[in-house]
Amino acid sequence: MKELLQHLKSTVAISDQHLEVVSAKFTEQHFSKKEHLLYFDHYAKRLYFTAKGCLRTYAIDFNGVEHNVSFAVENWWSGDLKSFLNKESAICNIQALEDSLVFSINRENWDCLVREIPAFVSYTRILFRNKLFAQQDRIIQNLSFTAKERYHHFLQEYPNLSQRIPQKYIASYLGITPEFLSMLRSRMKK
Amino acid sequence: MKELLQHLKSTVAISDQHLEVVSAKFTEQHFSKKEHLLYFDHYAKRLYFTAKGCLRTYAIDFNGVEHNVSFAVENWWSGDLKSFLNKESAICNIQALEDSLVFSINRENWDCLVREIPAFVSYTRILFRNKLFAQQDRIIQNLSFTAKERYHHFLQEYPNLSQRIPQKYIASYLGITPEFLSMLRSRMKK
DNA sequence: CGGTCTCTTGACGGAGTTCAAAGCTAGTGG
DNA sequence: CCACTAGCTTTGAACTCCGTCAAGAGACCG
Repeated sequence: MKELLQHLKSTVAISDQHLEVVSAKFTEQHFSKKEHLLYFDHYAKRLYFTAKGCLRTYAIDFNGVEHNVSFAVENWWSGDLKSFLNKESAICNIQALEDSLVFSINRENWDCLVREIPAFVSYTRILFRNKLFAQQDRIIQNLSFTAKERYHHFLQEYPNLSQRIPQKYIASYLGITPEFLSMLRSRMKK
Repeated sequence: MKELLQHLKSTVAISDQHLEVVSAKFTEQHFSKKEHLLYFDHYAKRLYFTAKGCLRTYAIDFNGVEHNVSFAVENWWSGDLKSFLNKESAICNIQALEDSLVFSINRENWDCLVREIPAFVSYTRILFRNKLFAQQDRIIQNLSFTAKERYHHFLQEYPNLSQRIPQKYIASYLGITPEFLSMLRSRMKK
């Protein structure tokens, strides 16, 4: 659990006592490559903090095509927030792209931490805000940049990730086909 | 100020006393068509609640091209949140598209309400969450839908707005050129 | 090894852009 | 209230970016 507690400590001021309370509310889980943590249309019962490995969050459109919304590598959160917080059915799927070590929390324990640990509330507020800012940036970038520019930006945003996961997921994240990403990459070498 | 207070009351439970406190912290402002409320690279000193009229938030890319990030019609908020909350320079511009009546708040008064009115904190948390959910949806839609589908979705998301503002701003919001939107529209009539 | 999954390559097609010109509309000043 | 202008929309032709389809080449399992 040290990765999660470390992330908390580096984000907000929190006592060791409270860290233990937080720690007790999370569950350690292991997922193997290709295993799903959440399926579309199910209820998102848990949120996930990735300690080791890599998860992807993706949606499926009306034509059955998958679209990668985000990746979660070490020290990133995943989860369908809307489903988790509003108890609606999920619009996203979450899948492990590598064998992964994850700390997860259910809604009951989440509410308990929110009630009892003020520092946890601050932590989640900062998380949500940063996510809001990041999404704002991404919307602007999708409007402003070409596929090639978005790919370069991705390489900086997720360093080394391109060597860890299949490229087709990166293409999907960028909003292009795997074939076109392949062509971009071969053109870049020259 | 009644539009803002009404919006608060319809979102959270709040006493009339507290409503008065909130009311006292906001400033009524009028902006005429084409007037700017915020410029890129300046500090976003205020957030804006649109009571009448329409605002647009847009970014400018490295080629000098404008990209519409969002519109704010009646009962919608505008503002560069990241700039406002983190006291950074703004990445967006905000401009009135019609003569508009706006209630705005500066950072000092914002912090005051956050400290003293718990219902206001709840209100902002709901606002931010809904914005988070909406942005998530928009990212998925931009990945999943064609320009034509995004335009149809826009017409539902912002009913009647297409009759109020120049189409070139809608095209920019959709991530296409005004010429192509014009072609889409003429093809739709047949 | 054999089969599945992934990446590459190329030909073709369609979606969307660019540029230019002309028609419309709305605001502005006389 | 009209005339003029500036900005907005439409149209069309040529072009670019990117998708689709199909085939083959690696790469990674069991």
